[in-house]
Amino acid sequence: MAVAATQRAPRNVARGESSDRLAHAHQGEVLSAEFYARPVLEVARELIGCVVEHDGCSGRIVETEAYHESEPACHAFIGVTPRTTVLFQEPGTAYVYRSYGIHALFNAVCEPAGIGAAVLIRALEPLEGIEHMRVRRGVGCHRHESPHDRTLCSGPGKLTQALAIEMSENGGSLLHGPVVIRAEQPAQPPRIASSTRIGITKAVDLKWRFCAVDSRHLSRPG
DNA sequence: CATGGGATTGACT
DNA sequence: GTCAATCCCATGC
Repeated sequence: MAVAATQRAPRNVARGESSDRLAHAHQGEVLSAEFYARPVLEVARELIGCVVEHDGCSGRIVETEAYHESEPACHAFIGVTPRTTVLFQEPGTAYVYRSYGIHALFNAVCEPAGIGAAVLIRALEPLEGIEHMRVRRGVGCHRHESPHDRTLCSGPGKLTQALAIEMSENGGSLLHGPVVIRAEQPAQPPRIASSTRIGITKAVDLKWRFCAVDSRHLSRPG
């Protein structure tokens, strides 16, 4: 269980750690606007272990990345445009955008309204609705067999396909759904590591990716 | 209005 | 390891 949490130093917070894990959320509750309204690195780290639900399917978050308007890998870096306006809206808003013309990528808008920041959800451990996920992911994707559970949601484009999260969710509320994220920590808190973000060409050295290192459902080893 | 780049994935060599 | 698929939107002419 948690040990000596009271001795954690403030410098950990600057690295995205928290001295008061999930202080703003109770077990099983939908995460609040206050949870998302904090520094994006804190939120990205604390979302590890929480559960995304949509359309009868759910999965535990095992991998995230933080994006902030102050660094050029973030879409909000260029300022407010028709595309990026959602990133500056209320904390707890869903930002969904299309990547490579094919995949919908799901983010949770963070920090107070007016600051462009979001956490990209990169991988889930499937929990509920697994058969439904297999249907959505399997047809037309694998020639010989349905995807193993391990690969159902092991990437940002895979998990949106598995949970049927689409562009129409962009700008929607994660507080009221249909997509929600709950604070449902497992009995054993995950061991979390930070590393560099995947698939970007700017600000490549920031270690703003967070993984449950012991998970078997990551997009890549943490 | 034309162009180009991307927070990716799956199939194939 | 390579590569095509293919949508949205920012930018520039």
